[in-house]
Amino acid sequence: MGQKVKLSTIADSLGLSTATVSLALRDSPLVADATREKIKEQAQTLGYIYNRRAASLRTSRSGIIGVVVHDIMNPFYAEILRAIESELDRNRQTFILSNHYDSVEKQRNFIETLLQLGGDGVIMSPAIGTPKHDIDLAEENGMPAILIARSVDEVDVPTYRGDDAYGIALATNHLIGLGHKCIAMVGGTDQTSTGRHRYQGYVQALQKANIAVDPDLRIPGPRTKQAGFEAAVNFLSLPQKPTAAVCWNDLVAIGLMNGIARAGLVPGKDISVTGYDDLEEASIATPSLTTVWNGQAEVGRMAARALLDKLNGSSDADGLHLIRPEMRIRQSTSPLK
Amino acid sequence: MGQKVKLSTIADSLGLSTATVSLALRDSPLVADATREKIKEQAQTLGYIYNRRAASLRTSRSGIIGVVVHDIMNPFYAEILRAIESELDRNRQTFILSNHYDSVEKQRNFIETLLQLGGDGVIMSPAIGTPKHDIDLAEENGMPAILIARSVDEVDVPTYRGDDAYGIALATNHLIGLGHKCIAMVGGTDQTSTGRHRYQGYVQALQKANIAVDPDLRIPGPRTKQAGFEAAVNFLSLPQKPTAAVCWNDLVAIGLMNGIARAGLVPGKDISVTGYDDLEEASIATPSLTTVWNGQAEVGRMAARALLDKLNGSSDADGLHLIRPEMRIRQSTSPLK
DNA sequence: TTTGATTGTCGAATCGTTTTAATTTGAAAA
DNA sequence: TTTTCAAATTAAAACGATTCGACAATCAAA
Repeated sequence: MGQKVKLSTIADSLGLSTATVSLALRDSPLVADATREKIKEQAQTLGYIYNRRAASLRTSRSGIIGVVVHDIMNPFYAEILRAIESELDRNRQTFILSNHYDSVEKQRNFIETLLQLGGDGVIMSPAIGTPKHDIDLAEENGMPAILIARSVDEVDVPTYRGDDAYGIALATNHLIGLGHKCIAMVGGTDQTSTGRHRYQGYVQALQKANIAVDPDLRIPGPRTKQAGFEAAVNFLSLPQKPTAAVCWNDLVAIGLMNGIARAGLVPGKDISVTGYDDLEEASIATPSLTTVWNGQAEVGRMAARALLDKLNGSSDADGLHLIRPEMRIRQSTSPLK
Repeated sequence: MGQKVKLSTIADSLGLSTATVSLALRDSPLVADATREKIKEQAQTLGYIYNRRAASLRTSRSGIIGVVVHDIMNPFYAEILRAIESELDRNRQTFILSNHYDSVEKQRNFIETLLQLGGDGVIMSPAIGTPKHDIDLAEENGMPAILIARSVDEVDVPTYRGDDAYGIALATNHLIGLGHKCIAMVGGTDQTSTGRHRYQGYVQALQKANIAVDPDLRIPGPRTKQAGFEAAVNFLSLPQKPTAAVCWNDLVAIGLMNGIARAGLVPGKDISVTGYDDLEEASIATPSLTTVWNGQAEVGRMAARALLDKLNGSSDADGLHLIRPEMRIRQSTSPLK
């Protein structure tokens, strides 16, 4: 519990200057090998702890990167985060994580905190209704932003997400190919860019197959298992008696399947269900879930990479980068009986 | 993109000193109301951003709290984290999150990073095999630690977790009460304190009911849905033909139920299954899961509270604090046929 | 008018690094 | 011995806030 050990503690104990010690610890070629060795050893035995805030005050690079998403508890984001984490880890950046729960205010708070801490950059899945101004706040204060999973209108920073319209069309076409004609779309909102794209993809696939689009077959709702479970009641009591459901994501799909099973029907047989995202969980659900791979790991990895490159000045990948989704066919869909 | 706005920018623009500006922005009663107003307004219009690292260099309080758990993607930890987050948020602390994936080294790295950043405290669910020394590292450098979910031998810092032996006994007794005699225990490891306590609870409950304990009925494994799913094969091919399973947690239980269903049996009817933790998901699984409430939200809230109190010097809740689990009976268990 | 208390403001040192430009050292070349 | 030059080390000025002790101004009481 002695006094705090700092550069000067080491310097004094060896009869050197702090300058030398500082350089030595950072492996500068300016200092003699023997000296460097001695210094490192002494630092070790004294239990020296590098003070990053003092350093970053001088250098204005903090090694901190912020990540803010809707909800880290949601496996969709969790899979992205894991990829981001491993990429940042590899580059010895510290990352600060936050949920915004789609509150623009909470999100702005986070950005401000990050600026105060001297964050080097921020990766965000913007909250619904995020104004351009909030992104600018970060950028103008020298903290580059990268968007994932969602876009923000008029904002040109690097953005990585799946091609939602294309992906949902894959799922819809798969069901149409199995002979289904009455296909509901369950879960999600139309307030996000994602939501609009997905609904579009669904509508266009139906139209291309000359199937009339019935707005009543759109059952919006939260994007959770719980919501999917509860949506089953509405779904099963639709007068049109849909035989299949395109779900917003795997969580909704699994919830819906549970709800269908609870009502005594067999999901995958009586009702075909598709998910979206291809979470780890999709393949072990019962029945295993037919879904659309949405490249979470890709998105996370590429976003982190883009930020690191930007910080190194080695590239500027501004604008939208779409990951192309792929179909994963399993047991939850079957031909119309 | 002008020069960075700092205290002196504001001071100069108003013909005041940085001292006054600093005090005013922090609502010190020392400065006149009119002056304070003027200063705050000016700060606003200039777009001033408080530089926390400069401040904390002087004050040695950073407002940063670290949290490290096995895996934030695991809903068990996610539920704890959510509670911690809301408590810390309320007290305007920033929290830095990390997984350690049970790597002691990654965990130590995190602690070191946190020390470098001047973290005020750390909440951790210690990695398997965490040495006392690593906790001391934090404490000795003035960064108090709080443990959650697991204990570390010989370490006396405040620790919050469920009473595992008691909880697993609840589940085992419930099954015994339903007439089951051949009860397997699925998932988890015996390398953690948690693991040892849970196995103990299981064994003691059996013994008290005069049921012989068969070590072959212990099927250890990872604590994931995937693992539970895969364990089904082993479980179903045990020569003793168990009629019930006490699972390590809800994830394993749900995976196991899926695996049982995949094999053509009906979980909850043919085989009774209990979970542990009472995740949000437990009640919407099919069949809904009989499980043990383990107070994740409580643990998170209390741990955060304890740390904040410690930082304010208002209390020292050293030692172990057990949350008492409760039974949640649902559809996945039924009387022995 | 002087004294004392009160209120509001400020100068300057400090926190622990980094970094530039300058200085010292030591060995080789003259 | 001096000169030259490269290599190794250092002094000191940042970075942007906080805070202590001093100082000036105002006002009430003596």
